[in-house]
Amino acid sequence: MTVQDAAAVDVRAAAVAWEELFRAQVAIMRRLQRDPIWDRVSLREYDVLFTLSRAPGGLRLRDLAESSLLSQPSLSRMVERLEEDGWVRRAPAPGDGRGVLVALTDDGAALQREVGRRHVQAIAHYVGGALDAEQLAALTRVAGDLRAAQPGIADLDRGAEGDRGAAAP
Amino acid sequence: MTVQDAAAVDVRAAAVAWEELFRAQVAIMRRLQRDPIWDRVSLREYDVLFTLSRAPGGLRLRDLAESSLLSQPSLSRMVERLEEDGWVRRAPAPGDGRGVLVALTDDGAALQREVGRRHVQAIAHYVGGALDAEQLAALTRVAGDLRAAQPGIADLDRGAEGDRGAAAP
DNA sequence: GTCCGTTCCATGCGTTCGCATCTACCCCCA
DNA sequence: TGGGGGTAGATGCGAACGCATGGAACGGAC
Repeated sequence: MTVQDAAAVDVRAAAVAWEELFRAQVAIMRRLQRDPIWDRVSLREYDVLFTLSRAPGGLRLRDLAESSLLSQPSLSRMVERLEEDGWVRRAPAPGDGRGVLVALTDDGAALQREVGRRHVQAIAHYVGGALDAEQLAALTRVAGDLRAAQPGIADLDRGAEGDRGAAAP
Repeated sequence: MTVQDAAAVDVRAAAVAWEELFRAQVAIMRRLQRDPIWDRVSLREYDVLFTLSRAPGGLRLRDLAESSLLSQPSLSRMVERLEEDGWVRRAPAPGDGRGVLVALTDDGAALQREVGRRHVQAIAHYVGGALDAEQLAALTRVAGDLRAAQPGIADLDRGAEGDRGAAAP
């Protein structure tokens, strides 16, 4: 086997792995979407509420955007809608006149818990029902490794071709 | 450990695994989106072209919808746009006056190959660069199992609470 | 042949998205 | 202290989405 062949195998293996990961995610997501629990907030909105539920003091809009699936403008408008619906509260960020601090209201926290509980049940149904404990652990591990190996979003703009794993100076 | 505790652990393990899978997929997808190759077709459009590239005789719109990320109306309009751009051809389905058969044009097939080649390189970079061969194989296997265990989309509407794994009568 | 329920795709409509851009504010250095 | 580059979030705008629905074609019952 030549060096080129070996590289081609690696490329192919990565592409196949990604396609499986992608399709599995789509398949599960479609089923989760069918759940009738998304009448008050959409799944994407829930994802924001969930992230906020882990940050008791609230989060800067900018930090929220980083862990969100949305672009910054879309998130800005989604937070606006969530505030109108009473799930979220916006306040000026302490110490930074530009910033906005977003936090759950009591209603928002209650909604997140209620929806979250049912959502987890659905996940257990579709994911837990398909994989045993060992497979779940393997999936958790490898997906975690995959995500951990990605460069920070800030590093993306200045060259994705740089060395991965190179320690910061 | 009680039976309830064991069940709770399972639910939690499934939820954690799903979250890792989901976040890894989002992280990778965001990076793939940054690739400058999406100026002629979007990633979602490419996904449709890719599916068509594996079906030499073309596909019914309904079959395309099943493997797509989009709703049927959205796919219908996307195919309309792809046809306007010359990547795809629509024809009446033989033997079914309601159906539409979608197939790649020569230009569409060429575009799919060209974009696909570059896309695979990006995947190799972000996925292959993060996981070794063994991890890639593990990911492929478990993601494949996860997807294979999902009920067909047609089965979804008549009760997701039914027994999993029950053989069809 | 006719009827009736189902399937397939297209279309009207309101919502949400991303891109580009704008304003306000922060920070640093001369 | 005042200017200039950089960052945080909001907004105008066109594109694309999903839901609900419409019209045509299929297929089995009678």
